[in-house]
Amino acid sequence: MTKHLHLHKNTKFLSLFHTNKSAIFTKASSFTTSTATPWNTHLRNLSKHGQYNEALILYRQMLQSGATPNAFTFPFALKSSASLSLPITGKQLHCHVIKLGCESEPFVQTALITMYCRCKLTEFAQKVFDEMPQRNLTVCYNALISGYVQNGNFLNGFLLFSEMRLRGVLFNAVTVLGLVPGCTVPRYLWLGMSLHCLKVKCGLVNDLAIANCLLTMYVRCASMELARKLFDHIPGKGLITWNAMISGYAQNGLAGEVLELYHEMELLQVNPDAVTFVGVLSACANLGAQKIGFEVEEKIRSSCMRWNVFLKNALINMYARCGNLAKARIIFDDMPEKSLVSWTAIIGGYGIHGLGNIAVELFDKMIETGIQPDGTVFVSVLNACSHAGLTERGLNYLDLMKREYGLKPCSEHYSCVVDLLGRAGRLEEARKLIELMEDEPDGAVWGALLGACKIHKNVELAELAFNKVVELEPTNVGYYVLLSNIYTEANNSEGILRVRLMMRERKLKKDPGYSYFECKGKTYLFVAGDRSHPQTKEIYKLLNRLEDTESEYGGANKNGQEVINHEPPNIIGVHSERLAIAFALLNTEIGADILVIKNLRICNDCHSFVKRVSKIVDRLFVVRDATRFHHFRNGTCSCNDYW
DNA sequence: TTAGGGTTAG
Repeated sequence: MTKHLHLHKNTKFLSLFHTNKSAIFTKASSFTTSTATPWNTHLRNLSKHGQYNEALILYRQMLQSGATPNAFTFPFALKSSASLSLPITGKQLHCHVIKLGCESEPFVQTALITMYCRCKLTEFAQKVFDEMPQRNLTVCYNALISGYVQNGNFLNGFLLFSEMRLRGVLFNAVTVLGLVPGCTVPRYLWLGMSLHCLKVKCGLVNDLAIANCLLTMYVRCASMELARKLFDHIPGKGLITWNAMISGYAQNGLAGEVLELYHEMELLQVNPDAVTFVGVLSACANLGAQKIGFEVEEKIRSSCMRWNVFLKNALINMYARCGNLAKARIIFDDMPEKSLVSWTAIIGGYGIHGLGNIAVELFDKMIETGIQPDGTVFVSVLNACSHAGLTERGLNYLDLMKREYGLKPCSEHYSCVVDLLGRAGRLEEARKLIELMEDEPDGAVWGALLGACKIHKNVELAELAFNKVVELEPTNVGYYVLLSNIYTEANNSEGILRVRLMMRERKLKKDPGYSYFECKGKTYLFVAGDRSHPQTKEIYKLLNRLEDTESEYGGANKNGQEVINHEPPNIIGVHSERLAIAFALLNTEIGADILVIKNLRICNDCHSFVKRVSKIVDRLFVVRDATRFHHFRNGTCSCNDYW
């Protein structure tokens, strides 16, 4: 790319843009004058208002009219080509700069450095920088430092910062702002923290932009406690500060904290914007809190806020994850321009709720419309295939992903495919697939195989998968429980004891599983064997009927007799999902639109229970696993009014 | 008249 960009000092002015086929010359202007000043004023106004195409058109007209650009002209023109990322135009502007002898003007030099960096040509930017007679300007260092960082070369940026300090060149808030985004990966967090200290030492404490930037750094490094500590100490928080914290919580799965902070924002009468709502909707999606999500939607509508694609995608995701696929679909279908994320959200929504056929149909339609898939949408579609038992289809997608789109499957893809093969009973193929993985398989991959071994009662392979998975995730209790259950089914008491001993040695204790059902704006939470709900008697009575009779909801047992025993035989072991389902059945109107939503983590027994119930009741309801939402754990078991 | 920076979705 850089080869044809060599400078030609003899470049004629009017050759500018001749090789550039962009549509920047479509507009004509009647503006003509032979002195540079009025052109510069006009250029400044266009550049200030972000009308970069127009600014470049004007620059060309300036040349055509015979006016000679000067040192004041170039920063505007260069900024325009930088903002539009037009390297050829930028390079030609550089030729003009040299031809007119403006290359030693610091303003022009800095604009050139910025232009090259924005066009991803840092080597050219460095060249401009190196050729500067005096490298003592803070702004030039700032431009190149942030250029390196923006182009992913954080170390060069930091080296330049060290050089700057060694040479005694003063740095300022913008220098720090240029560097901090490079520390958003955990391995550089310590450098970011040293910048945080530097900021305090150098009296940049009140610079809100730096604080926001540092906050984002902690968030991206998943250091949420440090992020919150900083957030609490920022005196005049701006909307960006609130948004950074809210989206930070959302990205790190702390949905409860998102809603708390949003609530606090409302109390303090800080006006949210689209970015805030995207974070809040994402939290609602994680919690399955459809009611709050709906309220947010209403608020957006009543605030006359302009809907952007981010907001729509967040809304689709929220409704889809909460099980309201009809609403998610209406919003999706209504979008004039759907992004890859819109497709991923709706495909993922159908996939996790067991409607794999619709998910793959949509995926194929997406490909037809010419949208280039990425790794994430493949995770959604593979996941959909595994939950709908579309084994061959899923395997084809894995192949398509590699062959047609050149995407390298990662561990997430492999765990979907292992799950896919596993559910189909093709355990040996699943094991071979893991062996063929280019990268080291992670816990999720071996965990998927272990799960499959549970379904197909393969103790030997389960032991292999378990040994691998506990090596990678020694504190994940779920895997120990899974193996213990496999041993239980195989009547292997020695195995059970071994697992229990291992858990005791490692001081691991299983957290109770929770399920919840949202009804009339309230969330009702259940743990296994829960008896604290006021309707416990009715719930168990109904459960007993459902377990005993596979024929009809609320009917009699196989012999046509009313079931007298209202207590299921294994009360302690009644899974939370079943309790939530029975509660849902008792508390929703017959005839309402009700559908069974199968949760990802629902156990195999409950899965068949749900299937059985769905055949009987022909209604729609949503029962979700709340185990991961620690927000719920603080409360007692049932009748939690969430908000 | 002119140069360098912060938050968003699957």
